[in-house]
Amino acid sequence: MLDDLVVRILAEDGDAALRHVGLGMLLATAHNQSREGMNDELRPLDVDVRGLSMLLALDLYGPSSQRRLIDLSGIDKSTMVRIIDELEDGGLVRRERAPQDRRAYSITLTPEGERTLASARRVAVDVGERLFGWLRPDERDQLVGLLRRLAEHTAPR
Amino acid sequence: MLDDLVVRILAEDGDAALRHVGLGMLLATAHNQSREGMNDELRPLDVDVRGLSMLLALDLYGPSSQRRLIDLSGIDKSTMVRIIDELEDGGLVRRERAPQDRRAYSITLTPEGERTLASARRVAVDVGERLFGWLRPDERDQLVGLLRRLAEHTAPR
DNA sequence: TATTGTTATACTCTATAACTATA
DNA sequence: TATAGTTATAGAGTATAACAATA
Repeated sequence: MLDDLVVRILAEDGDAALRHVGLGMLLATAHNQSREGMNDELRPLDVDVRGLSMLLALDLYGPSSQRRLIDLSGIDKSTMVRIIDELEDGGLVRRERAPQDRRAYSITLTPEGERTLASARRVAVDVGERLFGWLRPDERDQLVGLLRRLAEHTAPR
Repeated sequence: MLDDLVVRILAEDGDAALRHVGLGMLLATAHNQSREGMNDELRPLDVDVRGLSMLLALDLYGPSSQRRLIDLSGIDKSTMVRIIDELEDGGLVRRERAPQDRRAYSITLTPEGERTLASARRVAVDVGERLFGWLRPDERDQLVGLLRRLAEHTAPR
């Protein structure tokens, strides 16, 4: 159930300030709850959504330096160090020195990383069905389209 | 611009795991960027979106105990202490002991709190126009409707 | 000089648990 | 004994800046 305050704020549809604040509150609730729902189910696999997104990036783009993962994802470089540390500690990726540039690593999925990725994908399907599966396909496309444009329009100037 | 990784993930429309992860990434980006955009402009007024939401609650519901603000907003009680501390430090609210229950406060907007609320509402209108004003009214209604249902469906079980 | 990655540090947001004062 | 509020603490998540190794 939505909290009384946001319902009350959304009810004042004639007030532009409240419309904007209400939309922000809905974004916050939808985001926080869906991230928590996903992380809760991923926890037994010892990954979170950020770790999963890096496993996916390595699967989609192949072995990559941290610099490349940063460019692909927009994640801050010190945050990236910690994400890769956690994945390495869990045995899911290896840091190998890149032969052509000894400053850089080549981050590669280990066999266990591949297996964990496969499990995490199944978890993402199941949790995603619960979180988003009630949306009709056309509603989902609408939502993705609106959020995509929102993400572009809210980008820092 | 959206990062390459989320674009790539969203492009794999046939893959259920990637569809769900991609939607989560869009929610995160839209939420984080819009909150930052709003907080950046509210900063000169010495409030953030959470403080503003409490000023709005006090305006909409009248003087209230912290307990009531917690029930209205779903915010944790130790977090509420700090939000009210900040507002009180800024002279925007006063803690008065509730006459009928001396454990509780009656949090009231000060005249300066009313003035700051009026300014913050104007800021919210301006920033909201930039963040959300490009949405057609029917698209905005669609988005609010979808996010509302999303917030209900993603609520912790 | 510039770039890759690391570390130290700090700031935001949130939550838990132990505490006080009243009821 | 239960409730309103406080404090200490900790945990995510993120960002900044100084640094080492390499280009």
